Amino acid sequence: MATVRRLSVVSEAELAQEPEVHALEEETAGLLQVGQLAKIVGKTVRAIHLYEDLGLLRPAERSKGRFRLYEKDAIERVRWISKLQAAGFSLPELREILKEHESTPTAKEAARRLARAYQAKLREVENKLRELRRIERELGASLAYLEACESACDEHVTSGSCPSCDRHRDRPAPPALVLGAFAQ
Amino acid sequence: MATVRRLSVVSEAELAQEPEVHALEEETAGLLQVGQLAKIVGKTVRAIHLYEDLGLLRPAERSKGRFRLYEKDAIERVRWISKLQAAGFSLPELREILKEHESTPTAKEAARRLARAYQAKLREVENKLRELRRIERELGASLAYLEACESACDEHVTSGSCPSCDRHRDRPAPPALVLGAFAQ
DNA sequence: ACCAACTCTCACCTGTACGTAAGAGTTAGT
DNA sequence: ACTAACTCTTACGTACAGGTGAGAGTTGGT
Repeated sequence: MATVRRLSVVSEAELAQEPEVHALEEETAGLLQVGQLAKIVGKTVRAIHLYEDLGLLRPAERSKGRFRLYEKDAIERVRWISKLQAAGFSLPELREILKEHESTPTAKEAARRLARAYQAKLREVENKLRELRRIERELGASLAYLEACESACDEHVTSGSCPSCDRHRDRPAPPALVLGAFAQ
Repeated sequence: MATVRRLSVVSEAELAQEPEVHALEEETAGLLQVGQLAKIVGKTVRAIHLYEDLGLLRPAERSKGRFRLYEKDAIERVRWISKLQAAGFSLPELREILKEHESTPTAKEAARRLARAYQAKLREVENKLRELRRIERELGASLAYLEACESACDEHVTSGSCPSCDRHRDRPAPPALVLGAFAQ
């Protein structure tokens, strides 16, 4: 009978299914192997390694055989990376934030600098939000127009005539996202 | 006196400054050179060339010397590319849309297919909007917390104690985006 | 001792969207 | 004809965020 040695860490979206044969030694010591950390935060081992190469994350220690062992705060750190990545920071940019941070002696000054970086990015995020909302509207308008084609158009009509279509009620001009596709 | 031969096309954001020495021959013919097109849509010539390589854009014709000459609808096409890029489409994905489109004989069917692609992307855009709004909130909360440090913190405090800070009124837990930076 | 699962360190590969430069040719005004 | 500005093709380079694989070593249960 092969008792499988399996690092069972509950991933973010996983139904309880494994019989949980053995608790892990590193888990009991409160430390995580790279694969466990990766599973918890939903990243690959490769990604975790990359973050380390870029100076974003360090294992608390290594096992005798040089296995990386992480404290729980590494989970926070990786989630921090993921969120700010989604906010538009590149990994090198995040490294800059951490470096600036580590080289700042007082907490107050560190807070000021972090605030400055976040402030600038908040403005970018707000701009991106405006852009995406505009695109959301345009996609919606295009979908409405395209669904109207279903009843307004005939099977024998070719797409060449779409840019100058007059079959829709009130003859609206096709939205830009429709025109752009049919143009040329 | 050197009368400069300058393709003066008004770029998106440009104050009226050039004396507009000469109107262009191609402009009068209603056709645009690649540099003019690029300036109008705020892209580089290289980008326009790339779009052509990827099958997203074709010049209406070429001059005797093989200069690309574009109709005005190329402007629409490039703007279509830019918007859908911002929506999250890659250039190869846009090529797929156009290919599918060109290979579809009837306008009605083409409309259906375009609608399907837009529908899927609209859902992605909505997800991204949700994510960005969440990040916007988290950045805002972090900024509020960090600004409170300004009055709550002392100069001699080092950043190592930030994760367990108790100097803020009501002793709130630091937001995740603050913790992640100070962790480790 | 043995084995499965896990991890290690290179190191090269992928896709996306261009940037940049070189060397040659074109266009139109003078 | 000369020239400045523009364009052509080709091709290599860049930044980002990992993916993939090789070959070797580690860990812990049986």
